[in-house]
Order: sequence, then structure tokens, then C-alpha cells
Amino acid sequence: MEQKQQIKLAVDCIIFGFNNNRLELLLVHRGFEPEKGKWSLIGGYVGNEEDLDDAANRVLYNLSGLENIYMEQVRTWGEANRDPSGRVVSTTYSAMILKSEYNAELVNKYDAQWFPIDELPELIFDHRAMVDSAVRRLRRRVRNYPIAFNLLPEKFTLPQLQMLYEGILSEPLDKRNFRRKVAQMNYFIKLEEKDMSESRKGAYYYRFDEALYAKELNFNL
Amino acid sequence: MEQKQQIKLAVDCIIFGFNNNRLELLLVHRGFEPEKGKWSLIGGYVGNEEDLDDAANRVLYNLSGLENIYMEQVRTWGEANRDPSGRVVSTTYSAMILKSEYNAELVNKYDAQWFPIDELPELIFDHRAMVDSAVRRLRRRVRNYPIAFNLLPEKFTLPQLQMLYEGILSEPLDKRNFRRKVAQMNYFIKLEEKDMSESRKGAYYYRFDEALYAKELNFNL
DNA sequence: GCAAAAGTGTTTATCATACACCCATGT
DNA sequence: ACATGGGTGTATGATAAACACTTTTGC
Repeated sequence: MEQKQQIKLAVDCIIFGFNNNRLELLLVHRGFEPEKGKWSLIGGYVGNEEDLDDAANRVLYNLSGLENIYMEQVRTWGEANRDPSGRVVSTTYSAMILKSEYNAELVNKYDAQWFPIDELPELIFDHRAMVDSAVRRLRRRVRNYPIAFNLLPEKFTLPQLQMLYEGILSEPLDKRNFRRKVAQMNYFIKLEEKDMSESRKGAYYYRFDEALYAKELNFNL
Repeated sequence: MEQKQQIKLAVDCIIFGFNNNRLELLLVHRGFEPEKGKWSLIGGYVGNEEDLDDAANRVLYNLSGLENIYMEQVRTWGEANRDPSGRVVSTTYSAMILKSEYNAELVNKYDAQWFPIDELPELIFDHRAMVDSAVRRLRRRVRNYPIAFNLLPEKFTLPQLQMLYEGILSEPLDKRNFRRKVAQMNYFIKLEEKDMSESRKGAYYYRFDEALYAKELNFNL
């Protein structure tokens, strides 16, 4: 305990996306030993004068080209031997991005790939536990905070929103009950426009009004 | 980003106690600059081969003499300039201890003192934010997980338990509703013995049965 | 007998759940 | 006209909240 501390500090990002009506994770293929060939979260070391939060944002930016992404710190993993190549403590952040907006070239460069949340490949180290903890946290938070919208475009339909929630919670929801709840929260603004791409009848677009929400702060889906 | 990383990693403990029917925090008086004279959480650096959780337990043990204390990681504070004396990232842990069981000598040696949660002195750095975040977490968790018992002796009365919850949540609770909820959870075992120290009538002691709880896992107070 | 804290039920409102049919449209 | 997904209301059970008096006992 008395000699100089030699612990490296890293961040790892659990990157959620909602693609093809499923909750997915963006993982990178590990091209070097140890555990070469497995998949891992995207991570990186924290800079000496860099805020921890900023480090997470930078790591995500380098991979996706996306800035100002919604991120939450999840927890810090500090078992002494979690990384066999040395002492590394890692703080996990969960992020939500839109597949449509990120830079596919960059992602290809890093050998990254989306995986549905229930079909994950083998992950290095303790990354699987990290993912599980982030998913549990997401499921808990998504019912009481309007964070899931970060996985949808600005305009979205109620069938889309419901499928998102079903994907995140991994359970079917009753359509009428779901829609009643949405109707009660008056910061869901129904637009005139319809999405005609999914059905003949078309589904009305909605948007989430941040300012109206800020006045009420009650949310429950 | 390329030069050697030089970040120190620390843990800080938010130590809760329930004394005189109030929720209190154990703080230490800072005897050195900067911010000499203010109060702070008890903390310490993480050992090179020490699990993060173990570091938190060691720090608490050194102060209190208590081992196997219930602790939870809260979150990690990593702003680059949170500590003016150098780059230190700190993970906070919240602990719950019984005033009656800890080593008062040790605590005196460290110039530590209990403060009611709503009468805290000025704290160093970002410790106030750390405390607030730990209190919020405690208030959230205490309703759904039977963790508050770590603040009571093994045998406790329902008036005690209710005052504990009122102290934690900082709001009055209806006695009859509270007791009905307790009655519904059948891992609260009513003992024959009464506590005669607080009233003439005496209040029955109860104990919390871990094993019975493990079978049900539903808790809500 | 009275002071002081422990203990006990009922009513009401609110919320969650279960459930099935009509609508609008493009082909 | 029909196939496809979008949209709508009601009844029932469960849970939470409000509320006041009786019991025990030491003095």
C-alpha cells in the first residue's frame, strides 16, 4: 500500500441501439492477444487531464463520429485481476445511439458490429457482467425516466415506441394500456404527419417535448 | 493522451448510522491543507493489488474497527480538477454501521464525528455532492431492498423501524399503514420478548429472517 | 387514575390489468 | 373486397392512502 500506486483507469462504453425492432449492442472485434478473436466493449484509457465523463464521450466519438450523445455512468469495475494484462480499473458508461446517424466507415474500421441483446457473442474479461449490469439498469430506468427516446428518431410512432419498450424490457406490453399511459403524459405531442411506411392506414408521428416534461417530471411507462 | 497515465485512484466512504432516532453521517475532521479544518468523508488510495471493494472495506475498518460491514458502491467521481492537490478519481461507497459496535477510540483518534444528515458541516471538494448522491440512492433503495436493517440491532421494535424509515426518507409515515406492510412480509419474525425501555407498555421485538426473505425477495416499505 | 407509547380496521380513491372489435388505406 | 397494421373503452381486482380510538402498565 505504501509504494507508488500503479493502477490504470479506463472507461468502457455499453452502446445501445434499436435496430430492426430489437435492442442491440455495438461491440468491437478484438484483434490482439489476450483473448484475440473475442468481442469486447469499446473502451480506452482516461487522459491525465480529462474528465471521466469526457473520456467516455471521446471513446464513443472515436468509434462512431457522434457527439453529444446521451450517456450515463453505470458503475466501476475494480477487481484486482479483472484484466489479466495488468491492473486496470474501468468505469462503464451506457450510451444510446441511432444507427442511422453514426459513421459507418469508422465503425467498419474498428471492426465493430451490432448484436441483439439476447444473442451476444463471447466477451472478454468481465465485459459480460458489465453488459448485464447496464441492461438491468436500463430496464429499471426506462420506466421512470424518458431516456429511451435517445434510441428513436425525433419523430416516432406509438407502435415504434411500444416495440422499443418491449425490446428493452423483453416482455410484451398491452397496446391499449400502453397507449393510455402515453396519452396521460401530455408532453407527448401528436403531430399531423403520419408514417405511411409501415402500414396502409399510417401511424401518427409523435414527438417528446423536453420543455413540457421538465415542468412535470413524472414519467411512467 | 499518449504520455503515461498518472491518475490516482481512491475510495471515499459515506458512512451512515442511526443514532438518537436520526440518520447520521460519520465524518472526519481534516487536519491538513488544503481545506484544513473542513470535514470530509473518510477515504484512501486503492492498493496496487487490492480489489476496489476491498479498499473501501479496509478504509472503513481502519476508522471503525468494523469488518464485514454492508457496503454498496455508489458512483465514481472523475472530474479532472475535483481535487486541487492532484488528479484523483474517487469511487464512493456507502456503508451502514451501528454506533454501538464500532471502536470509539479509533474514531476519536481520527477526529471523527457524527452529524445528522440535515445538519452537515462544510465538506471538502465534491464530498457534499457525493453525500447527496448517496442519500438519494439510499432513499430509493431502502423502499425495495431490506438494507436498512444494517442500521438497527438484530432485535428491533416496530416503532424503531418506523422511525428509522422516517429518518431515512425524511417524511412521516402512517403507523397503521406501515405496520400492515410489515405484517404482510412474513420474514419479519415477532419475538416473545419486549423492549420495556421506551414505554410502560413495552414494544415487541422483531427480527429480520434473511433465509425466509431469500425465498420471496419481495420487499416494499 | 392518568400519562405515554403500543397496538389495531375500515373506507375510499387510485392505479394496473385483462380483454376484442372497428378503422383507414392500398392493392 | 380483403388484408394489414392502427386505433379505441370498459369492467374488475389490487394496492395505497386517509383516518381515531383502545390497550397496557408504571407511577
